[in-house]
Amino acid sequence: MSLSCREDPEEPLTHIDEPKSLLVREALNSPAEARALTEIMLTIFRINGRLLEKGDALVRTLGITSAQWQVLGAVSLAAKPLTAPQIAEAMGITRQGVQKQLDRMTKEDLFEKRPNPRHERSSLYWPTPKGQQIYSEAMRRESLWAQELSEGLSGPELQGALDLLRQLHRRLEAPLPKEGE
Amino acid sequence: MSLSCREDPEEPLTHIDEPKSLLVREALNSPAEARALTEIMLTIFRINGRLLEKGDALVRTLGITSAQWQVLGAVSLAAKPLTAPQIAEAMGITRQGVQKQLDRMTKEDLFEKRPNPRHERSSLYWPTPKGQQIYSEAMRRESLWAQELSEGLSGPELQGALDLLRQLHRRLEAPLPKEGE
DNA sequence: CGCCATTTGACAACTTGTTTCCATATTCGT
DNA sequence: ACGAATATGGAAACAAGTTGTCAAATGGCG
Repeated sequence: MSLSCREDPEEPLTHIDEPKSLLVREALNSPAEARALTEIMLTIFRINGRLLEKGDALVRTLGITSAQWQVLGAVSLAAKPLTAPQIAEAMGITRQGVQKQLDRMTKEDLFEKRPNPRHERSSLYWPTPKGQQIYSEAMRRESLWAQELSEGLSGPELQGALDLLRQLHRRLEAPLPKEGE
Repeated sequence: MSLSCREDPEEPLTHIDEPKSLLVREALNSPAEARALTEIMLTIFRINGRLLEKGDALVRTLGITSAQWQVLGAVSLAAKPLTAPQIAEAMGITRQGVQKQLDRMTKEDLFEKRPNPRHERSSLYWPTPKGQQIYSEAMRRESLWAQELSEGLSGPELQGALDLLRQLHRRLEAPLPKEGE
C-alpha cells in the first residue's frame, strides 16, 4: 500500500537499457482507434478488479461471495432449475468451478438438488427459500448501489458506452485461432 | 461448451417458486441510468473474461503468461529497476503474488536481480535482454491485435466509451464504506 | 546510541478457478 | 439394438493470488 523504499522518482539508480522505448514506439505507430481500444481494455481490467471488491463487500454480510451471488443470479435468470454444466455455460466459467460453489451452497442450504428426469447423475439445482431470500436482498442492494453510482452520469453516454462494449464483446467471443500452438 | 441436456427452453420441468419475479421487479423500479450501468458492469465482467483468454493466447507461444506479461509491463513502464513491493503497488496485487512471478521469471532468465543500495535483502528487478525481447514482441502482437479488433469501430464512440469508463473507474476507487461489517 | 514500528523476504496454508484424467451415463447414427 | 461419440461427475494437479507467521533489515525518535 506504500512504496517506502523508493519514493523520489528521479534519482538514477542502476539501469543499463530501456525496454520503455519499445513500448512507446509501438504505441505511437498505432492508429488512434487501436490506442483508444487498448486503453479501454486496460480500464476494463481495472474496473473489473474494483467491481469484484465492491460486489464482495456488498453481499458479505449476507454470508455469500460474489461468485455465489453470480450462481444464484444465473439460475434465477433462467427461472427454472439448471444443471451445473448449464450454469457454467451461462456464467462463462467451467463446470467444475460451478460445481464447487453449488456443493458448498447446497451444504449451506442455499440450493437444493432435484432429480433430473433427463439424466441420472446430473442433478438440477434450485435455490431454497433461504437462497431466494438472500438473492433478492443482494439484488436490492445492487440496485441501490447502481443508482448511487450512476448519479449524474449522462443517460445517452451510458447507453453509448454499453452499445460499444456489447459490440466489443461480440467481436471477442468467436475467434480463438490457436495462435500457432 | 454446449448444453446437451436441456436444449429446448420451454418444457416446464419441476419448479415450485420463482425468484425471477423479484429480479424483474427490482430492475423495473430502477431509473434507466442505473439499469444501463448495471448492464455495463455485467458486460465488463464478460469482456474481462474474454480478454484474459485472448491475452494468454496472444503470449502463450512466447513462453509467458499474461500475469508475467503484466509484471514485465509494470517494470518497463517505470523504465527503471523496481523492487517486488513496488511492482505489487503498481499492479494492485500483493507483494507475495508478485514475488512468485519474479522468482519464476528470474529462474527462466527473463528478469535479473540487482543489488539494491537502499536495502540489503530487497533486490531490484530488471528484465534481461531475453525478457526485454519477449516483452517487446508481446507488445507488438498486442498492437496488431488491437488494430484488428478496432477495425470499423467509430473513433469518437471509442473515445466516448473510454471517457465514461474512466469516470466509472474514478467513482469506484475511493469509497469502501465497510457495509456494516 | 538504542528501542521500536514498519518494511521486506521466505514459507505455508488457503481460495477460486482451470486443466487433466478416468469412469460412468447419455445420445445418436447405423 | 448396438456401438461410437459426447456429456457428466469426481478427483487430483496446477495456476494465480491472498492471508498469516516469522525473522531480518530499515528508519525514525527519544
